[in-house]
Amino acid sequence: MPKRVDHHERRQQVADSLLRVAARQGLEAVSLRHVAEEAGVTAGMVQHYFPSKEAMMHFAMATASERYERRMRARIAELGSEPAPNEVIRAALISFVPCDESERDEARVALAFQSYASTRPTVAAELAAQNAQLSEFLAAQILLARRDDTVDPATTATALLATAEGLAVRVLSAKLPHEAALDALTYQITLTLDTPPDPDA
Amino acid sequence: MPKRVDHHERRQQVADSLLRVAARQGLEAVSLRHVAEEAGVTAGMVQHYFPSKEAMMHFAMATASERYERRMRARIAELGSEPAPNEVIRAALISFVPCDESERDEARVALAFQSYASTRPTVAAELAAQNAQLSEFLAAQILLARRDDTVDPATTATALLATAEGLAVRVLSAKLPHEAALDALTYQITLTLDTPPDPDA
DNA sequence: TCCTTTGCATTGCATATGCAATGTAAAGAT
DNA sequence: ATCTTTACATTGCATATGCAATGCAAAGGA
Repeated sequence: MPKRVDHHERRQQVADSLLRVAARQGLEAVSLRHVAEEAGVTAGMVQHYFPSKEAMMHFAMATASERYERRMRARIAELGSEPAPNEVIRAALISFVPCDESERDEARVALAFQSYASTRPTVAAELAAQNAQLSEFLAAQILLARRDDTVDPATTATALLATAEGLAVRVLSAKLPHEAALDALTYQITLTLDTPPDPDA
Repeated sequence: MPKRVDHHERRQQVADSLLRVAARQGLEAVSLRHVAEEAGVTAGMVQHYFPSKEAMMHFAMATASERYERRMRARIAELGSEPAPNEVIRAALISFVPCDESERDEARVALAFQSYASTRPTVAAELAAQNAQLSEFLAAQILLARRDDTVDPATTATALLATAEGLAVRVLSAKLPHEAALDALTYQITLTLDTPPDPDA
């Protein structure tokens, strides 16, 4: 046989090319041949590593979200050991907002996959699982940030996550400048975490 | 000639079918023939009313957002004359969250178009225009709701809109129950509009 | 040394796609 | 009555798609 090859690595490379194609021309432009061309290989090679286009899509989606998660973790790690919970929350949420071209690319792909998932229950289930994880993590941090029990951590986490994701969408499709998105996010986080309990009751 | 026909109406019918196909199988499944079949007409007829697929997509998107806007206006109108600004805001934002199957269909399509727009500047420009309108409207209502100038209406409007849209996305692709989405939205609106000024400064 | 396995390339096929071209029948104009 | 316009339908074509089938050379084991 020819030089032994790391299957997983090759699959990653292919998935990479898929993501680049998707970032540029959307998921509809993703075809075996386009992906192969982007990767500088033949369509046959792509077929060798993925039994079907669907499998390739799944793998690429997993790769993308894995990569995103890593970015988020890195940002949180940058805060040093024992960071303040609201700094952690801030770092996590900011990761959603695309602030340069490469982040826009990633976010475009993420958005495309959200839409992709919305008509495919299997895919949606995977996304849901990841989201649940992030949501729980955020809720835990919120609990730490506000030791008073004046807020429901789950609801708050949902709201904050939705805000961050919604801002991302609006940066991409509604031409919202990312600075404005960051302002809005900052505002929302502050409002959520620094509001004194029982304001009017 | 055969019975004179309302062009606009026919185009609407075709667009309708397009939206139904998109709601069920995503935008990638939208083709002249699929749309035609869904509409119960021939592909030639579709071609007769739209010079190209792209034109059809544009028209369908406009139809969808027009329909959505109508729904939102109706909800606001239901509040009676001179409604409280925060009721107006609430009504507008709630319209984003899909709460039944037909609303889920609409929202799926909306999400698909967001993604579609994110790789097509022309389309994005149209979306941006509509969004700007809604954003301004919301900002105005926020100004009414909070006569104190402790919040920046534009930023607040952006944050609230993003939250609503993000919640919609999460209901569709992350299996968030719509009740939870409504809770989070309510929470966020209350927090935004009913927080006393200068809490800690 | 042979022979099998592995990694990839090529070819081909059935099907789908957007769209141009052309046909045709009905309704109105002259 | 004829002629033209309108509203579709049909056909066909170039191209793209997913995928199966097959080829084939290099690396290792026997």
